[in-house]
Amino acid sequence: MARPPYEYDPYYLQPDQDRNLINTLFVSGLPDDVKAREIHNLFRRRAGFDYCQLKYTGRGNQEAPTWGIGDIGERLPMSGAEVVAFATFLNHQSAIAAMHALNGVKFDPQAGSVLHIELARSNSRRKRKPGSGPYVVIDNRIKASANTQETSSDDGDSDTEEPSGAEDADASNKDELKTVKSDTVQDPENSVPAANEQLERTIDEGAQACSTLFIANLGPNCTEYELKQVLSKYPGFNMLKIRAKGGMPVAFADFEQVEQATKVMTDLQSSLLPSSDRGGMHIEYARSKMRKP
DNA sequence: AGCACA
Repeated sequence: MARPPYEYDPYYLQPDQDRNLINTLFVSGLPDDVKAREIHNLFRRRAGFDYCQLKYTGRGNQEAPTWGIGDIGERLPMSGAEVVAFATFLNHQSAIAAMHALNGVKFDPQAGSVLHIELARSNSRRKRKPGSGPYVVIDNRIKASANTQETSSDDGDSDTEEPSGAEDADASNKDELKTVKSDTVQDPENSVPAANEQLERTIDEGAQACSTLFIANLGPNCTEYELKQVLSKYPGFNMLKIRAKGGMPVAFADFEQVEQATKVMTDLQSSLLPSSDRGGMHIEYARSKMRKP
């Protein structure tokens, strides 16, 4: 019975073996006054999230907008330079999961802007420098256009590479006035004023943090024992319940603390069990905490 | 996309 010793180990989120797999998302449909920190807040809770960058493209008003009408027929604000974002994940699977979770979500209820998320054409590569923040701003706007915020000092980093977007929007103005700035890391949690609470509420709707996890996309032969083997390695693990609703099993895993549940969701998102036959587990916060025994 | 247990 020789099988790889790691076969039953938990599958931690690790880089894709295949470097050609895309782990970066291209995000459009953003209001033009969006802040890098808002993009970061949007993705930070998604499992496997690594970092993101906000990019102002140089082309502005004259160009025909790549999209002017949202999926539900509303007009999207199109003024000044376009702003897009790239969100990079630890691997392809978690990028896909985040894309499905957030694509089409209303980013700004007031402006009615709806997020368009697709896989980027190429992966983001960032030189890991100590002290570099969780998000980055790339400003390719023509310099005359009134500089808004994000005017921190340029630390001379020209190594940050932006991936190409799905629309090939910016092939035109390449090295023209590229400025890359690393924002100072400040705790976003404590620096989010009123406006962002609304964002958080909109985005996290149906995904409120909970110390119980909902686990789906399990194989038909998944057993409670098998799943428990993996989950019980994590601190705070309380109990597991499996239920087969109309066929495929789903599971509920309870933890002592929300943070412990979050850690598990992040670590095990999209990972495979020996019984998996349809891709990795899909893990979300449960809608309600598991009741006491 | 699929969220129960009392």
